[in-house]
Amino acid sequence: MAPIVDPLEDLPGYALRRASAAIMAKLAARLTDLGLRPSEASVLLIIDANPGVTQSGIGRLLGIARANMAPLTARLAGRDLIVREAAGGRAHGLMLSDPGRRLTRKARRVIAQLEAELIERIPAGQRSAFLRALKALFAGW
Amino acid sequence: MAPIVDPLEDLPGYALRRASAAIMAKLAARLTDLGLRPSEASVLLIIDANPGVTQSGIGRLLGIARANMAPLTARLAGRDLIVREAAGGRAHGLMLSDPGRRLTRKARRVIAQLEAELIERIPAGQRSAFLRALKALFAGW
DNA sequence: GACAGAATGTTATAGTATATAGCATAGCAA
DNA sequence: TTGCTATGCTATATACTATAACATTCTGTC
Repeated sequence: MAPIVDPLEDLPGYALRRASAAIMAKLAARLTDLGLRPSEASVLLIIDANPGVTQSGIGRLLGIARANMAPLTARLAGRDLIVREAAGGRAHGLMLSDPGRRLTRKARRVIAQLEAELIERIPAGQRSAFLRALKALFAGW
Repeated sequence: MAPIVDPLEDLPGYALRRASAAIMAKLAARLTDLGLRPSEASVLLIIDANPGVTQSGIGRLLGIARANMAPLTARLAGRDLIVREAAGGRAHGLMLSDPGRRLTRKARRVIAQLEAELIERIPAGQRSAFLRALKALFAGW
């Protein structure tokens, strides 16, 4: 029978989508062992690097809407991974608890391992250009 | 106040996710004018290039599970964009109807326009390497 | 000080994509 | 004939995202 023709094969936008889906599926699978979703892990990393940051601030950085940050941080707080302290206005300053710090360390290792496997697939001479190109694609849109 | 530090900034996997999300949001917004979702548009393009292809064949090509192809093709058939013909076994050979062909042409133009805007953001000398790198990231996982 | 506007957090709801499990049907091979 | 495989379909669950609406608190201006 005739092989199937793929008209999307050479579209960078489509390749971008497939590549992202593949990486995210792998990340989600590995984070499941820690009881974390990808979005939760990224929030933990942001809080670790910015103690006292507010939900809205995290949302702006990660491109997550305020409305979606609420249940996310509620889950993390419910598991005692983060603590909230009043920070002026209605804002809560978010900080990691001790168990939160330990889990964040593990999550960071999982992420670093996956990123390393990803980078291995890009020729060494093209890695910085590749990252620059990706950043250019979501900056300003 | 101290600027927020972004520990994810230089991770290609994270940049990949953000870039993909940005492009997909833009694509979804433009396809809404045609009453199509991204996945529906890609299915129409596959059928157009492979008349008589089965649902399962499309799913394998696009990475969509059989179970999710069923409601997708049902919607397209319900709008009389595709017709199904018996093709041995339980398989349906899918073909575009005349209105389906017209809509597919429009969808192709929308996609081509977006891809062109995307490519503009990549330096000309890096475009083929960029596409190759993306393909390497989802091949074999 | 009073008031309008902006920012924050929250709830509720919906839409899109994806995954798994299970089932029925049809073809194929031993 | 029997068993295996492929296909199509349904149901269900999970992530992520999007919008709308609301209350609360701060800020800037008069």
